[in-house]
Amino acid sequence: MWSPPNPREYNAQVWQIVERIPKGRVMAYGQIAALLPTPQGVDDETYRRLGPRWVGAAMRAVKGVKIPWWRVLNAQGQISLPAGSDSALEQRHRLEQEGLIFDAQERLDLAAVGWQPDDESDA
DNA sequence: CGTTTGACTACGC
DNA sequence: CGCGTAGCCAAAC
Repeated sequence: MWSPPNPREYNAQVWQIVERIPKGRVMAYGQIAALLPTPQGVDDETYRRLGPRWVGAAMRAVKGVKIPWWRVLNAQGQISLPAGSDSALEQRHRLEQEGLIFDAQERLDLAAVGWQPDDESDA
C-alpha cells in the first residue's frame, strides 16, 4: 500500500468517517474508501484499486487519535492485522466486548453488523 | 542495488 | 467457499 497525494488530509477524512461508526457495528476498508472522493491528481481507476489500501495506511497512522479504529475490518469481515499480534488481539477483544461474535473462521457477518453513514439502524 | 513487504480487493478456478 | 494472483509504489532490508 502506498499513500495518497495528501496523506494528512486523506487520513483526516478517513478518521472522520471512522469516528461515526456506532458501537457494535463495523465498516470495511474499501467501503470507507468508496465514501471518500477521489483525491486530486488521482484518476478514479487508480483510486478504485488503491483506495482501500490508503484507508489501511490511515489506520496505521492512528496513534493517539481518539477514534474507534477497531471497528474497521477487511471486506471479508476479518481483522486485517497480523494474526496473533498484540494489536490484532486487542481489536478482537474490543469488538467482542461490544457484543460482536466471530465465527469459526474468525469472521464477523458484515451483512448483519456492517454499517454506513446513512444507515438508520445504528446505535 | 535487488528483494521484500505492506490495516486491500475483485476475480478466476 | 477457499486459495492464488494481479494491480502497482516506496521504503526498509
